[in-house]
Amino acid sequence: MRTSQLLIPTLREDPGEAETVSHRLMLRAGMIRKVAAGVYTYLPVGLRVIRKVENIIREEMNRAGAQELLMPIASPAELWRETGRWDFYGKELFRLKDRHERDFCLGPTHEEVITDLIRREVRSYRQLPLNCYQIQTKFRDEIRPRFGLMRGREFIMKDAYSFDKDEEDAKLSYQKMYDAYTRIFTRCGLTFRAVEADTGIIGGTSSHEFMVLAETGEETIVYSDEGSYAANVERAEVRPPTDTPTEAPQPLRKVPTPDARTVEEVTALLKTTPQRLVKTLLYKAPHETVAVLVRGDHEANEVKLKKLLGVTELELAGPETVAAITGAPVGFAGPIGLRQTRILADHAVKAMRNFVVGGNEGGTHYVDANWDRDFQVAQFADLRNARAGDPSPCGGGRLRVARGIEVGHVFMLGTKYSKAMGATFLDPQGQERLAVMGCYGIGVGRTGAAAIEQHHDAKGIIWPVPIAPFHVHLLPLSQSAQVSEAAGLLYELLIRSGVEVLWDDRNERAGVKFNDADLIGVPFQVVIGDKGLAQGIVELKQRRTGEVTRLPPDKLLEQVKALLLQHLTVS
RNA sequence: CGGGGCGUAGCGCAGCCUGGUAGCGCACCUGCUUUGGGAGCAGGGUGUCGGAGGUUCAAAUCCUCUCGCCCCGACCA
Repeated sequence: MRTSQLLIPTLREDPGEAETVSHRLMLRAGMIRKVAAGVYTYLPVGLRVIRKVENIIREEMNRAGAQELLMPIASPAELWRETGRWDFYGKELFRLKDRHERDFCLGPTHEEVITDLIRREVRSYRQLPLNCYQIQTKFRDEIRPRFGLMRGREFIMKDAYSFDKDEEDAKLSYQKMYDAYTRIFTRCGLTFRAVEADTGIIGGTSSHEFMVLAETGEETIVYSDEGSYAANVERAEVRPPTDTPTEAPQPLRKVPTPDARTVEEVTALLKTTPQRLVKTLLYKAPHETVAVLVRGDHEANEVKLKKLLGVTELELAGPETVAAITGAPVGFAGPIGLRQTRILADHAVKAMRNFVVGGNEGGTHYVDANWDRDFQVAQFADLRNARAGDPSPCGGGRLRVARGIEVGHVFMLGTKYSKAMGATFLDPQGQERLAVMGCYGIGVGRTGAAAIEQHHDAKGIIWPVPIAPFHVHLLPLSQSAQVSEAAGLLYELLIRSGVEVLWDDRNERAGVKFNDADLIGVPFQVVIGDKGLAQGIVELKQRRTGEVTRLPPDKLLEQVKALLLQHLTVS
């Protein structure tokens, strides 16, 4: 395609709105433009990348035996009420009413819609297993959309849903998807890792997230430095400490700690360490407020707490609640003397003796506090985030921490949706059984953005060949007859062989073309200049390495085909 | 939802404090020259200063409300 006829509005300067590399480069390369917060238009170059990713996904899903269909964006509230998610999904669900005041939503995911279809159409075990997928625009009214395509309110997602006759078959379906995902992200040129994950609002029994490793990732993952264990920190299990306290209990003392609210302030004032302090966090769940005790240097894990409490909504108590329950301002809450509040404690607290806690009185803490003697803990549990250096739950090695971008998530759903919606079939004995489900998502735009996070330099994007918007960027450096003619001939030759070529036929200076080409990041640049032509050569430059091959025009096609073969071959 | 910030030409920004002619760079249009890493000269301003209301002789500037966007926080005890 010719640059002069394409809408590729590249930006010379960094747009003010963009912070992360991928967001900035997508805007600068003229791939996307914002329409509203978290809502974008895909311009031709951006769309080509989206389509490349989609096609890789499509090929691998089909290869894995899944079949494509397309569900509507809008769906009626009734379906969502059947599973309870109309209320459960909360503010993230985009809701609307039709002219008859009937409730609808814009699909954030499609378990309800697909399950409704399957319960109507599948009656016999002979029709299973079944795996249907779609590539469709999704809507989630995110608290805080950000980073361009990374976290949008409208985004393109591939979602697949498997239906099996039993758990055993469901596991096979799950494994097929897991393997397909591995192939997909490998083909997209990404460095990634599958990690154990929390199932969140989707629910189900277990799940894995596919994380692209990147500093800018919004997720924190931990992995064993020896074993194969890897998990999202939301889920990563922390083993209870094996050591038991040996210190002799000291008498409890109340000490004044004016203006010392934070762990840092209190430990500094009392000349102790965070390891000898216990934080008391008050959390508001729908029907109760609980106190959660964690060691001063640990972080509470709200996902684990939600699971323990069996709730989906949880928030840290505000100053009013803290004052009402503890009788003290924020910063002085403690477990001693707390009434009518269930006290939960992280395992680490069990191994502590003679620690510091808040005094439930402004400007006061207790020192040499001990559980059981000074206050009762209703339950000890794993309630903190794993962190670097913790022993790996798999038994071998210690944990390390990395940041990741969640590009895919596979779930074993079990019968959560089939049960709620009555998706049943008859087994060979004529018994009615619930379909066992799985669901599998990939963020298409996010995958493209993640690729940029991993593949760029100071000048711009460096596309992995399989998802590059074009294979070759043809750069004639002058408007001379020889150069124009050579460019035209090469263009025809290449596209006739199926090579995807972006031909910069603009009357721009060489520098402008080079800079735009580096910015857009097409993997192979073909430079045609008067000087080169005089010597009978054109240049083939690799965007990634900067390596330049000078060769006669009639050898170019062969060379390009060899390079493409090398980069596009599917193992 | 809380805190902070921003909204002035297509983009990036200055002007606002201390009210009085709306500016700079890039981009864009015309002409000439130029053409291997974001050209030079000459000419051209393309703007409801996010919106509404108010104060004032006079508002981009001060006040009130409102909308939009960005960042941080929601790990704090």
